[in-house]
Order: sequence, then structure tokens, then C-alpha cells
Amino acid sequence: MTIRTRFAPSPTGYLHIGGVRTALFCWLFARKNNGQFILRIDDTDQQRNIESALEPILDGLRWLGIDWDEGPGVGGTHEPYYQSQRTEKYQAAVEQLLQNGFAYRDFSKPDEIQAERDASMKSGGTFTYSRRWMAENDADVRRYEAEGRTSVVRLKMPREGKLVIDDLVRGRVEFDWATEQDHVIQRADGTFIYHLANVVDDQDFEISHVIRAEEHLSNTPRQIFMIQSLGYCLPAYAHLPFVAEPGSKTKLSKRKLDKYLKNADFKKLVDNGTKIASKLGLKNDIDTFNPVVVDFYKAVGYLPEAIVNAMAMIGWSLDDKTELFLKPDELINVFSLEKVTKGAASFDPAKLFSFQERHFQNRTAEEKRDLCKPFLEKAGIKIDDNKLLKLITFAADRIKVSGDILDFDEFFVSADKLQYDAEAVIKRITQPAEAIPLLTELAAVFEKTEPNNWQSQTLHETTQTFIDERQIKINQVIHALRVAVTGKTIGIGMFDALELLGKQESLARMARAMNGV
RNA sequence: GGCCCCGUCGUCUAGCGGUUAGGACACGGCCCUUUCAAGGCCGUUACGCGGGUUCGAGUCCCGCCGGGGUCACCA
Repeated sequence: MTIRTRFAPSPTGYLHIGGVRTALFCWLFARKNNGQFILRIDDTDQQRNIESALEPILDGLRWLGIDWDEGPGVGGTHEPYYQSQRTEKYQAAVEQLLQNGFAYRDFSKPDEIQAERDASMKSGGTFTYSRRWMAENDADVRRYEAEGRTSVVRLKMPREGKLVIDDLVRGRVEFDWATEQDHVIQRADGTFIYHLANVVDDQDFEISHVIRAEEHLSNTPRQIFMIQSLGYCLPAYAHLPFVAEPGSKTKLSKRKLDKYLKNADFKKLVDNGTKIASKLGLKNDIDTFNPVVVDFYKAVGYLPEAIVNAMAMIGWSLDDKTELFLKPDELINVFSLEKVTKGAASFDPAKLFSFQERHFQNRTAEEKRDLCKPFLEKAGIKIDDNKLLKLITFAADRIKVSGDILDFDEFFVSADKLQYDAEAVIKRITQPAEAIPLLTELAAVFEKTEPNNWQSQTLHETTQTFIDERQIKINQVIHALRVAVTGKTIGIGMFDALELLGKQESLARMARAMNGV
């Protein structure tokens, strides 16, 4: 049997991190087993303009490298892949259920059935619909319609016996049919409810394994009832633990950004992102610029492989030591549903960042350059490839996400445009009495250096000689020098910075600092 | 409230009757050091509770407690 899994997003306009995890596991399982991964669009309840709401989701999946064998953009033998275009199939299924007595037309009014629901809720029991407005024959239909009632189609669920599900993640799960309700499958306006569409499509697409988040577990009985009533094949089920909030077991939600910001790690992630975004002139939109949404990571310059790696470790692990998977293929090779954990797993921003860090460290300087370059371009900064490569080499592990390259913007401006950190200038140049005289002397020494000797190591040696002669410590001059040349107290190695800037630029900056910035 | 699921360091997890309960992230300390990162070394911290079963329980059973999901003419 061919393994076929599917991911079925609704066109909501953004790709949620929890959705990514579900899609990833579906994809990994299919790839691992030489199967197929299908993308289906659940737009049964959507307005017409789904294209713009779908594109960010497809983009996100593509960016992460989660490719689909059938679905939007690639087609396939089971077209169409949009539920809104598959209504004849749903209608046929509803007719079949109706004809075989597994569903009925219900003419109750919303407040009537709600009253029954409230009553059973009040008495503390399970709600069981009285089926009082169920049409048992054509005469009933005509009578109810004469009363001006409209109907929905409801499932005629069993009211005794048990359902046992052998879930690939959760094991044996039992439900009493009596606690299940007569769920609506077709609305009064003729449109279809997700559960019906889902069952019909999974059958039509020959889905072998339904891998989805845990919140669907309690929907499973009604779906199995439909599958059995329609004579379909039962797929295997695997209900994944959902991705929870940082430090909580509650489901992660895009709308709770304010709350998550109280988490220090989460805030750090956002702050770093916001810093980069402001330099790029991106807008701070909760729908995209939010660590719960994949676009955020793309915008800030995370590596898709790092996100995939981090997502894979939420609710899954290979063993007690392996957790770094630099390439998705490495993950595919070892993935299995048996290793999925049962408990809800919190999204840990710090851990995700750590994966990013380790993945990025693993890239060559040339790869990092190509990754960082678009960020400079977006910020309107022009720099030649060789200089950028040099900067990236000097910056080493200080760059954690591609957008961090913008932290080094002091190397992209001329001396007269350099922004000085006022506090740093006071602390390192203005205040220490020795700073400016030493800087002046050092500048005179540097002046004598041949331009083609203007290299990190040479400059280091020159400076070493300079301090040895004066019997001072390097600390006494280097802090002032750093602020003079870069405008800030932190940054890459001092002599690397000088080399990168070149003789003329370095001396111009020193001169500017000595003259009070 | 009904039904269902879950419960090992702060977090992600390993563990599938006998372990000094392991790893990672985070955190703390030390080292390195021209700043900031990175790196190296060391360290603090966990089996929710109570009963069983067993020579022996984090591992099996029961109860409790706690957390979560779901109960729509949303998906």
C-alpha cells in the first residue's frame, strides 16, 4: 500500500507554527516511507478571495522545503484540491447517507435545539438530541416546510456501543457512541461542514494516514461513523500533541502575542526581530511579524532548516543524544511516528534560537555572505562581495540570523556619516584624560603604515609596540580606539575592524573622534 | 459540567521492572579575552500525590490531584 498523507490548511492568510509542525510530520512520514504528501485547501467556509489568503501559507511551506506531490500549483490526478470546488462529491455523499438512513433532515430551529442543549447541560449529562424535528419521510418534510421551517442534514449517530480507535500515537482510545451527537454535515444554505468534506476527500485522495493535531481526536468518532456508513476504507490515525505556549500547556495562539511578550525568551526573539525589521522598513503587523507565524522567521533571516529542525523536536525525538539535523534528509531517514510523544509540548523560543545559531555556525563564510546580502540590499546598503565576505569572516559567530548583518552598518558609511553612541564617547574618549592624547599619538604611528600593510595582524603588532614603548596596557587605548573608529563599544576584533575600513577611513574616523566627534 | 487526552529538571526530552534517573536549551560560576559574541571546564534543578502488584517501580494496576482538548449550521 502506498503511504499517502495530507495537510489541509484553511486559507487564513498566515502559516501558524503549529500548522508547520503538523505539516512537517505528515511530510516526513510520507517521505520516509516513499509515499506521497498531498496539500488540500479547506475552504468550505470561506469567502471568494482565497488566493491572497492562501499564498502566504504556500510560500511558507515552500520556504521550509516542505514540498507536496499533489495540490495547488502542482496539480495531480485527484484534482481539484480546493474543497470549494468539490461540492458535487459532498452532495453525493450526503445523498448516500440520507438514503441509507445514516443521516436525516432536521427541521429544528436554532433556538429549539439550543434549548435542549442547555437543558442537558444544566442537568449535568450528555446532550442527546430528541430528534423531535427529524423528518422521517416526505410527508414530514412537506409538513415542516409548510410551517416555514428550513432544514439541515444531521448524522444519525449510533446511541449504543463503543468505538475503539487504535491511534498510532495515543494507542487505544475508546468512545461511547451514546456521548456523540447528531452533528450537522450540511447547512441550511446547502454548504457542507468540514467533517463531511474531510472524510469524502480523504477517501477520494486515497489518504492512508491521517496525521493531525490532537484537538481533532474528539472529532474522530463522527468521522469514522461517516467513513463506515459510506463504505470507505478506514485510514490509520495519528494524533499529534499540539504545540503549546511557552511555559504553559495551552495551545499556542497568534492572538496572544502580548501575553507571550512577558516571557523573556519570547521577548528576546521579538526584540531582535523588531530591530532588524525597523532597519529594513518592514511593518510590525501581528499577522506576519509574530514568532507564532512563519513569515517572521523568513523576514528576519532564520534558516528554514533550523526552523524545521526545531519544529521536529517538538513532540518528537530520535534518542537521548541526537537533536541536530542539519539537513531535512537527515530527519527523513530517521523519522517515525512511534517516537512521537503524547504530552503537549511548549514552543521554546530560546531553543529555537539555539538551533538557528548552530545551523548558522555550520555554514561557510560564502554561504553566509549570500544569505546576508539580500538583507543589506533591502536596507539600501551597497557593499562589494569581497568586503562583505571579509566582514562576515571577522564577525564570525556574532551573526546569528542573516538580518544581524545590519548590526554592522557602521562599516558601510563614510566617516562623516558615522553615528556615534553618545554615552560610549563620554565614557571612552571624553572622560579619560589619557584617551585623546594617546589616540593622537597612535594615529601618528598608524599614519606611517604603508597602505598595503594595513592588515589586522600588522596593526596589532604596531599597536603592541606602541603600548610596550609607553609601558601601558592595551586596555588604556583600545577602548577609545574602538569607539573612535566604530562609534560603539561592542563589535568585531579591533584590528579586524581597522583592516576592513582601510587606512584612510580609519584615520578619518580617529580624527573625527579626537575633534569631539 | 459531559466526553476524551496528558503528567520525568524552568523548557524539549531519553527511559519501555534493577540506571549514581542520561542528553539538549536556559540558568549560575570559572577559564580564555581589546569589547561583544563564540569556545572550554564545572555546577544547581525532575519522576504530581496516595494506595497496591513485585525481592525490586519513573517504568505495571487502581484512585486522587493537576493541566489541556473538545462539546457550532468554524476548520
